[in-house]
Amino acid sequence: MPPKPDVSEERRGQILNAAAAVFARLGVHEARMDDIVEAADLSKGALYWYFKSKDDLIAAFIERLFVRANEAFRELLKTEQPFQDRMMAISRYFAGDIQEASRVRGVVLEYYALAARDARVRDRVREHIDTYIELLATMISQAIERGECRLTDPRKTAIAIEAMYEGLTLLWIVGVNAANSDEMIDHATHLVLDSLLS
Amino acid sequence: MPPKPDVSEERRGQILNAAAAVFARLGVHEARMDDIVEAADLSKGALYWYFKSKDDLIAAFIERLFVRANEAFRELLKTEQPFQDRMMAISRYFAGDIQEASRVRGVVLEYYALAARDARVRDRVREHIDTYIELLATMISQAIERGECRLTDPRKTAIAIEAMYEGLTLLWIVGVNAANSDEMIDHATHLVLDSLLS
DNA sequence: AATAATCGACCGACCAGTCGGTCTAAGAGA
DNA sequence: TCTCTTAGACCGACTGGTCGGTCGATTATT
Repeated sequence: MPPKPDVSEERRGQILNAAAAVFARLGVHEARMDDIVEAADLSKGALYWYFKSKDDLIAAFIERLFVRANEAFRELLKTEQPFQDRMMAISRYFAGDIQEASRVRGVVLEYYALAARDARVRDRVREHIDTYIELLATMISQAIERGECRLTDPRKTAIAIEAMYEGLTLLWIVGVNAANSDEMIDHATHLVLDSLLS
Repeated sequence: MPPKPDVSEERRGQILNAAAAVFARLGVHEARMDDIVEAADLSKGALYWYFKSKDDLIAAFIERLFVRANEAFRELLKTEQPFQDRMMAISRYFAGDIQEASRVRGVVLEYYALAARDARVRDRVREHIDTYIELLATMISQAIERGECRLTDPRKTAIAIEAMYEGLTLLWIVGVNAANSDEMIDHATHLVLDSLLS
């Protein structure tokens, strides 16, 4: 029991990485299980040993994305700093995120579209996004207490901000010119910040 | 030439309406051409007489959505009124739009996801969204000239606003609680409005 | 020997799109 | 007025390729 290499977590990661590459290239729908098998340098049998269906694989893939992003976001808010600086940090985090995760973003959109129809997927996605929103709302609450932010409904404001960043990502994916530039994202952040600072 | 009933436009509309119903129920991907055929009360041959492929049908369907929404939006901005009132009118337009077009929204998301991968689709989508943005930017420019709005980059601000509404729709689709309520949308609108009013 | 992990040929459900054919109505000619 | 022709509109059984998933065989590990 102790000296078990336990290759299974490594394999799952390997397969998920392969899936990420294939999804980025073809999208979830166009991606064939055989493509992923090939990219993972494994066999179909091995893949189905670790994931019981394509849907299962997709869910695990998205789950990993969300978990990683949430961790990064939480890390970002750990340090003690004034409200305005935090907002700007978030702004820059999103800017980086948008550029880097570029390819994978289409997959997330596909998953959102799926969430529109499938209640189980929807619940899972909502849960993760709500985590973001809660984080933002808490931050705003604190800022209000400290008098750094004018009095406002923290949750509603958090939703509006989250919506703006999600929307910016969406517009960028869809090709709206300059929607992804640093200046654009800073501009958007300042737009709400000007309103919120007391 | 004159006494031709020319049933073809009517048929296309009939098919597109059927597609709207089926897409709303099953999503673009799960929708079978046979489902649409049945909903349209026509035959497969007839459908393929008017649309050369499933992709062609989807494109036509989305095109119609965008054209209609753009018309409604343009209409909305026709009347002469102060900046703040216009923004609130837009706010309410979106609120209504979100509630009403609810079912179809998932389809649009699916199309956005497709745009992430297909350059031709992307160009088409961008064109339509840019129209919204231009409309907003023009409105903001005028407001600045009239001194109703503080000095700011109209296009960037327009993009941020458009992003916020798109994002709000997305969050609602994904099931974030209260993202679709009138108060939420008004709150979001006021968030940027407070910043913009001079 | 037993179990975990891996392999890949194969199955069969599924569905976009085809195709040979029918029906109707509008001209054309007688 | 009555055929005949033509073509646009429409029908629906059928096909051919595709791909998620299976399974019996094989290898590695304990």
